[in-house]
Amino acid sequence: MFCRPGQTELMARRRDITRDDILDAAQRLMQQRGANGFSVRDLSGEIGFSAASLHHHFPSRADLLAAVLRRYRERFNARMAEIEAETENFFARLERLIAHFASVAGAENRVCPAAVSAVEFNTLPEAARDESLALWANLSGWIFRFSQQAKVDGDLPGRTAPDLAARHFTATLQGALLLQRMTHPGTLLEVLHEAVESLRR
Amino acid sequence: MFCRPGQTELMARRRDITRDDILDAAQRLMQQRGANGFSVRDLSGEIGFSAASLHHHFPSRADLLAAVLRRYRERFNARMAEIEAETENFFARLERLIAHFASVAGAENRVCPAAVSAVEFNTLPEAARDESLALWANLSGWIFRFSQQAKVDGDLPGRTAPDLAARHFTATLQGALLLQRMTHPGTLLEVLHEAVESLRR
DNA sequence: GTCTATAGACCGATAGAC
DNA sequence: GTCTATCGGTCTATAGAC
Repeated sequence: MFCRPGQTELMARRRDITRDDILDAAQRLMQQRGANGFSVRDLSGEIGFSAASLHHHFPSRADLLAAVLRRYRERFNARMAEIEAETENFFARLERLIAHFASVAGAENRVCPAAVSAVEFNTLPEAARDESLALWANLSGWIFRFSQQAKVDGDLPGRTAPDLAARHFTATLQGALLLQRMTHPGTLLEVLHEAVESLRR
Repeated sequence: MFCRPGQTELMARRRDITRDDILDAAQRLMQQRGANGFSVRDLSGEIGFSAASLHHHFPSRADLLAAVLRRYRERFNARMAEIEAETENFFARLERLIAHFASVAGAENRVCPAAVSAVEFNTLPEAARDESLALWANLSGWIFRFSQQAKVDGDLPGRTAPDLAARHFTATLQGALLLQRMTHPGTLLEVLHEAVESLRR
């Protein structure tokens, strides 16, 4: 046996399937098909796994869905904190935020897990609902935080309330990801840049 | 037997369940739980029906989903045509469009079937996918039509392209319905009125 | 046109071998 | 830690009585 225990660190062998590998596939399926649009068997098949093995990593489907949302939210928060540290200008921050969501959509017009969890909210297990609410709070929270700073810096016009501007931009962001899937690939960036322009005036 | 055939027109009896009754319940379930979030049995139970009876009205689940989207789209188109006939002013039209979607959301923060069908697009049967694409085309099409007229009338600022303004508003509209579900009830109107204000400047 | 009963497939989850 | 096999439940859809 070439791959028996004890030699694993030394052998050139097939990389183990990690928790993150599973979450990668699960998140992609959630973004492409919705949380109720794939089964544990579908996910296992994508990874090249048995359904039983998947249950070893995530005891129940509910745990898996909550974990996908939690990791997505934590990565989003980490990226927003980076952006806040990288640049001080409101519009430069928005450009990076837009680039982040362009990569969320990818080449396959994936939608945001936030939109998925909102549409299917009433069918989600409780832990996933809690994560979904936290995700939306963090999403609009960061945009509000940037808008508030912009107000202080004079980058947001006098009549524009930061809170309202943030919720407007959050809604446009999620809607633009849906719209792009249903129209053509350039829509996401075109609409979001228009949204930014409308914040300048 | 009081309700046997032949007396139905004369008897004061329990109203028959119509195709529209079924579509009403199916649309509400779709808006509240997503297209993959309810079964034929769930729907039958809501109506007080057996699943077999439902299959008599809609041969397959795929037919049902397509019919829900078709009726929703036709009603939307009819309402937009009314609005176009009722008023000539761009902002008056937008106010009525907003009122229409406030009633789509209702008191339970239902989302638009357009958003549902976008999120779950890759799992929909083909006829429902066709209807979904048509719905999004009609949705942004009417807003574009209103914007174009506004441009002619001088109600849209010189630098604002009607096509881009329409897609921006369409995205905000769908996103605001999601955001309202995840935050608080006033959000939909606040965000959409802010979106209208941003079109004035 | 509505019902009960059920076919046949798929679901999430578990047992137990290796 | 991964597998095969399988449990009990639910799914869409159909058969056939009334």
